[in-house]
Amino acid sequence: MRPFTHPAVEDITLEGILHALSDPERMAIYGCLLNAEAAQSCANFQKINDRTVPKSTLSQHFRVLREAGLIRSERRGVEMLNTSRRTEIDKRFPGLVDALVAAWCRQAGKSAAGRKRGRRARA
Amino acid sequence: MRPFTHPAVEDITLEGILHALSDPERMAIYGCLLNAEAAQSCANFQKINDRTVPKSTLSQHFRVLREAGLIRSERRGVEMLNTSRRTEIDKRFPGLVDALVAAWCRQAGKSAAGRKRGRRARA
DNA sequence: TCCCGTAGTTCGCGAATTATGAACTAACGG
DNA sequence: CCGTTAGTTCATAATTCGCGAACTACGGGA
Repeated sequence: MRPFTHPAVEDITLEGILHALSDPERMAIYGCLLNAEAAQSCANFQKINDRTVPKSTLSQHFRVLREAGLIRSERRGVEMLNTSRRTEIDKRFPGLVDALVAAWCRQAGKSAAGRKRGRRARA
Repeated sequence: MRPFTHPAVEDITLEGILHALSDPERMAIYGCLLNAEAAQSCANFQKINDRTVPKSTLSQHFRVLREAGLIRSERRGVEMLNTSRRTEIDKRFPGLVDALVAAWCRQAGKSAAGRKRGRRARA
């Protein structure tokens, strides 16, 4: 099992980011990681959008996100802890993540959720 | 030859846009259309980035951009005139195009060129 | 120490997508 | 009509993707 490869900030490409996020499941994962308070294990995403994502597919999704430079993954015991590399991306492409998330929320009919201390929709 | 299909604004998806622009040649085409003063024919893009793009491939690129809702194509005599659907996209996903173009320019080392009456680089 | 369960990775291969040369179509201009 | 220009469609080779099955890594008992 080869160790993970995380690209350096300056090697992150727009192309890679767009490709990674052009898959709705990956976008959902990334969106979650963005407004998660703590690192998330892969297992937390076995269900996305009412679909059960096969383990191997999930693993690929994380690999694509990782190699695009969007997330950082680190082994912690038996699980992988994933966090977004948001501040780094913001440095390289200021405003990009914001715009993507905003568009994603708008399409899903959500208001730009979670950014400010996750106010929850009322029942 | 079937007539072109342009999605309605409300049918434009983020997924489609990201997929379309995750190809550097398509991003280059779209970037050009964005700050072109007049509609551009496909033939203007037979060379992208020092590569000669085959006609059939070019045609596909334009189809992908069109079906993603990013551009509008219309036959004018023997050629196709292409324009960006920017204002429509801006309505659906405010700020998205700006952010994408900014990121693209930044990666190419250009300053956000052309927006205001295409000032030309000096020789 | 050895075995087990959990979490995730890698392999392999069928399915889907993409790239592109070749053939085709549409719109003019003589 | 014929030729030219501009672009589309078709066929197929090459690439990428999705996912089940097998594998690896780690931690926890007994």
